[in-house]
Amino acid sequence: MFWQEDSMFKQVTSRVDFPVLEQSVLSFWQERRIFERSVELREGGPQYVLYDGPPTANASPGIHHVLARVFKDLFPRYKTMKGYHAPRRAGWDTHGLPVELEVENELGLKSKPDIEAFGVAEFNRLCRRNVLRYVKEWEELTDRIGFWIDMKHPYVTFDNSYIETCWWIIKQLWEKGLVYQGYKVTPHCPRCGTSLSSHEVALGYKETEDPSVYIKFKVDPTEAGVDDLFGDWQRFLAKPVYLLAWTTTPWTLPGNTALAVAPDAEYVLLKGADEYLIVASARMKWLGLDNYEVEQRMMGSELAGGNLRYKPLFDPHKYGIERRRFQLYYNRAGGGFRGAIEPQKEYSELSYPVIPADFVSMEEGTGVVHIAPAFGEVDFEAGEDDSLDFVRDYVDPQGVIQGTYLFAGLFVKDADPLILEDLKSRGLLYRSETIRHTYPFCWRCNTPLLYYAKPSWYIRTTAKKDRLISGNAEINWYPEHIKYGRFGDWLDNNVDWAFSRERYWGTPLPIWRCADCGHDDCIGGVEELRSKPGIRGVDGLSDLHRPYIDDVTYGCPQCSKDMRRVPEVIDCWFDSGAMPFAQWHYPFENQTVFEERFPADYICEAVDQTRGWFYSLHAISTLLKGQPCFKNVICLGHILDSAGEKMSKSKGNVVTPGEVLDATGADALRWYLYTSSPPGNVRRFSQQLVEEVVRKFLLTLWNTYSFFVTYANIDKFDPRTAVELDSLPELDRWILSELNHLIDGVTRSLDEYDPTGSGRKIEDFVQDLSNWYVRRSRRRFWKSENDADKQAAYTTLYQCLATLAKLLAPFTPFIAEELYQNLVRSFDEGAPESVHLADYPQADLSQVDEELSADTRLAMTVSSMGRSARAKANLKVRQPIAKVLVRVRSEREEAGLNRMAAQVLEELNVKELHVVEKLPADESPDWPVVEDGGLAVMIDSDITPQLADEGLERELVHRIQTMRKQAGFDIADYIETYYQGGDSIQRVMKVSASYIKQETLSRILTEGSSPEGAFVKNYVLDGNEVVLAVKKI
RNA sequence: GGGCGGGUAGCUCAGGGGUUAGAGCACUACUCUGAUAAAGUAGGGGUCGAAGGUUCAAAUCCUUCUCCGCCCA
Repeated sequence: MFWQEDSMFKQVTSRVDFPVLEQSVLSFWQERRIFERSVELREGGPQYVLYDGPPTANASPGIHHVLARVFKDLFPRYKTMKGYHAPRRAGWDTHGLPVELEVENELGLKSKPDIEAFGVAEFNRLCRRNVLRYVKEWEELTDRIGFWIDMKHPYVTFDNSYIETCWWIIKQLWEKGLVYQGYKVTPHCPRCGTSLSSHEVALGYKETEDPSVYIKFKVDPTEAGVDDLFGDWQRFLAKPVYLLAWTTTPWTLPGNTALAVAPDAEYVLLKGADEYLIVASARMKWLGLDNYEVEQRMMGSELAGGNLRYKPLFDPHKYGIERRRFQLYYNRAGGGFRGAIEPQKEYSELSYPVIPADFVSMEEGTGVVHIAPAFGEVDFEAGEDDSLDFVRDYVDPQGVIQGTYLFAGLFVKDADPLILEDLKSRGLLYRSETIRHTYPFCWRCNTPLLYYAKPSWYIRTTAKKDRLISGNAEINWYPEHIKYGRFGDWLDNNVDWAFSRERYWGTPLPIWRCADCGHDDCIGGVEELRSKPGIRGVDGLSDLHRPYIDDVTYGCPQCSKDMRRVPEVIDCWFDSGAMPFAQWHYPFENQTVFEERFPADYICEAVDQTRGWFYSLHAISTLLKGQPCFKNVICLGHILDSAGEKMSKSKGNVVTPGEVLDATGADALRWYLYTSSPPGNVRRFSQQLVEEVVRKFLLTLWNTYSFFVTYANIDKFDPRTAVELDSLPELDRWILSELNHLIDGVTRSLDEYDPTGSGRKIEDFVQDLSNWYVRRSRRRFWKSENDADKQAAYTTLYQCLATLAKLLAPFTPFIAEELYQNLVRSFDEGAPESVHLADYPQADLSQVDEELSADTRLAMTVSSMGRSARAKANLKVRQPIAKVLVRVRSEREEAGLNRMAAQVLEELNVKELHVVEKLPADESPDWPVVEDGGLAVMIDSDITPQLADEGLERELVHRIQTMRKQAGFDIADYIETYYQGGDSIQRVMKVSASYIKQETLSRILTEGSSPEGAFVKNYVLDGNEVVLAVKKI
C-alpha cells in the first residue's frame, strides 16, 4: 500500500497474540544479551543488590514461585533504569530433610538404619542428583516470565566452596563462644529413630484416646519448708500431705523431677479422712473434692518460694538409672554456659522441689503441673532455669523402658497401665480416666511421637538478642506490620538456634572431637583441616559431604588420640542464611565482590519465611557482622485457589504457571500479580482474573498504540518534528500534565516498594488516555489537513506512549519492549537498543497543572451527565442539539467549565453550553435534567429541521463508514459513493457534500443506481428508504 | 492453646469517625461503534463477619466472639 513504503512505524495489528509476541521479545533479548548488558551498562553507578532466596529445584515451580520471582524482578529492573548497577545472581537450596525423604521414598527406605545399610555414599549421591532434577524447568519458567537473574552462574549450597564458607562462619562464631552443645527436646519418632521437623509434626496430628490421671506426690515433712508454711510438721507423719498433679503421659512419671505451680494463683491445703491434698483453689470444685475441708489457703508463690519438697515417685537410683542435673558454668569465652547436665550421686533422702512457672494453667488439671525435663520442651526449660534434676535414660531412643522397673522392656505407651497399677498399689493414684485429644503421630509410620531430650548443637543467638532487635529496627518491612509483629515478636522471644541435624544430606558440622578426652575443635576451612598434625583421609577428598568427611581424622592436641568429626550435619536454613557470604566463597575468594554486595538493598519472599530465611539471614549476619544484611524486604502473602482454598495436588486445584502463560502471556500474569492486591495480602488466584487484565489493561494500551501507529503512518508523522509545549492545545497539555503527575506518582510508589500503588496509577492513566484523550482527539488525527493541531496531537500521544513504554518496562517488560522498539528505536538509531537499557522517565513537574486536571475532570463529569440526559430524552449522541445548561457549584467551576466548553460541546454534540447559577424552570417542562452532587445538567431537547438535517448528515456518514469497513476497504482507501433516497436524503447529500466526502474519503458523491462491483446496502432512515453503495477507486 | 494478618456487592479490591459506602469485572436492558477483544446510559445486587461499648455521629475507634490464612505450641 502506498503509504507503507516510507512509513516510520511497523504496522501493528489490533488482534495481538501476547504469548507469541513475548516469544519474539525473548529471542531479541537473548540474541542481544540485553539482560547482561543492562547490568554492564550501569557499572560504576551506585549498587543495588538483590539477594535471591534460593528455591529447591526438586519439584516443578508453581504459581506461588512466579509470584515471588516477578516481585524479585521488578525492583532491580526499575533501579537499573534509574542508573543503579544491579547485578543479581540466582541460587539453589539443595540440602535438607525433604530431599532425603524423597530419596528414601524412591528407594523404599523406612528409617535411618535402612539408610545406613543402604550406604550413605550412594544415598547422598542420589540426593545430589535428585535435588537439581527440575532445574531446567525452573530455568525455562524464569526466562518465560521475564525474571532477569543470572541463572548461568548460580550459587549452589552443596558446592564445596559454599560448604567451606559455612564452616568458616561457624568457626567465627565458635571463636566468639557462640557455638555450644546442649540438649534439645524434639518430637522424636522412636521407630524411625529421628526427630521430625515441625512441618512433619503438623502433618500427623490425630485424635486419640490417652490416660488422664491424677497422681499424688508425697510432701517430705522433714523439709524445712513444711514448718514454714503449715507449722507443726509432725502431724503430717500420721496423716501425709500430697501435691495432686495431672498428666496424660504416665510413662513420663519416672522422669518427674519437679512440680510447678502458678505463683499468682491461690492454692488450698485440704484435709481429708486419711490425708491432706494441695491443689489450686480454682480447680477444687472441678475436681470434686467436696468431702475435704479447707485447712489453709496460700499463694502459689508461697508454695514455690519456701523449701517445700516432695519424694520422687520412682527414685532412679533404685532402678539402675542415672540421675543428672542441669548445671550453669562458664566456658572459655566467659559467657554463662547452659546445657551441661552432670551426673549426680545416689542419695537416700532424695526429694524434688516445687517451682513457680508462668505456664501453669487453671483451665485444666489441678494447678500443679508434673515436670519431666527430659520429655517436654517447657519442662526442659524449667529444668535449665531452676537447675532441676534430669532423668531420661529409663527410656531409650526406641521408646523402650530400661532399668529394673516392673514395666521395663515395654514400649512406653504399653507401659502406661503397669505404671498406674504400680502407683495405685502404693496409694499414689488419686484418679484414673481417659481423655480424647489430639496428639502427634509420625506421618510416615503412624507411631506416636515422643518428646525426647537429645544432644544438639546450638548457636547462641540470645547473646546478640539486643542487636538482632535493634537491627530489625533498621529494616524496612513491607507490609510494615511484620516488623514489630510476626518478625519482631519472634526476635523478642528469641531462643538459641538448634542448628544440628542427625541426618546425612547436609553441610557437615565442622566440629571434630576426641573420643578419649572430649576435646573439641572447630574447623574453619579445608586448608586448616589439611594442616592438622596427623591428618588422615584428606587425600583425594573431593566432596566435603558425608560419608567422606567422616573418615577425616587427626591427632588430638590434648591427648594425641584420634579426633573424629561429630556425626551431625547442619540445618539447611543455616545454608541459605549464609548466602550473602557463601555465594562468593567469602573470605577465601571474591572479597571485593562480597563487600560491594553487602548488605542487600532488597529481598522478597513469602510470609512463611519470617522464621525461615528472613531469620537465618538476619541471625547469621548479626552474629558475624553485627548488622542486618537486608535493608528492604517485601513479605508476600500466599496464593490460594479461586475458592480461597490452599492449592494442593490432592485437591486437584493447582494452577500451573504454564497454562496461564500459554493462555494470557507473562505480562498479563505479572501485571495481575502486581496490581490485584497489595503484596502482603493473601490472594485468590484464577486464570479468569488474569484474562481480565488482558482485556482491561493490556488491550486498551495496545489498541491505543495500534491506533497511533495506524494514523501516524498515514500522515508520515516524524517524532523528531518538534512542537512547542506552550503552543499545545489544552487537551494535550492536560494529558501531559497527567503523564508527568503519573511519572512522579509511579516513581514515588516504587521508591516505597509499592508496586500495587504504582501499577494502579498506570492503569488509571491508560484509561484516561484511551477513553478521554484519544476519544476527544480522534478527529484531530483523522482530518485531512496536516496542520499544527494535528502535529500537536501526534507529538502528545507519541510522548505518552513512548513514556509509558519506559514506565511499564519493569512491570511488563515484553509489551514495553515492543512499544519501545517500534516507537523509539525505529527512527532513532542512537537510542538505547532496548527499553531496558534506557533511563527511567523523570517527571517534569512544571508540566503538571492541577487546575487543568480538575477542570478536565469536571468536563468529564458534565459530559457523562449530559449523555445521561440525552438518554432520558432518547436522543442519540449523533443527533446534534441546540444547547446544554449546566448549574455549577462555584465560580471556580464556572471558569473551569467555560474553559472546557469546546471539549464538552464536542463530546455532547451540542451547539451551545451555558453555565448558570440556577436552572430556569420555565424553559420547557420536558427538557431533561440530571443532577449529581450539586451539579446539574439540562439539555434543550428541541430538534429544529436544521438540527435534524445535521443529524441525518452524521447518520449518513456513519452508514458509509460502516459500509467501508464491511466491504473490507483499508482505512485510507478512497472511494466513490452512490445514493438513492427521498427528499431529505437528497437535500442533505447536496448541502453537506463536502463534509460527507471528506469524512468518508469519497472522491465523488453521486445520486443514482450503484455501478458494477460496488458494495450496496439498503437502510431506512427517518422512515425513508435509502440505498447506499461504495466502491473503491 | 498463643501470636500476626484478613473478613466491605456474585468475584477482585478501594475507603479507615462526618451527607445516601465506592470502583472494576460479572449480570439485565437500552444505546453506540472505521482505534478497541472496546465505549456509553440506566438498573438490580451490601444487616461493611457477629454482638456489645465509646461518640452528636461508627464500615472506620475499643472489647468480646466467630470464620479464613500463616506461624508457633
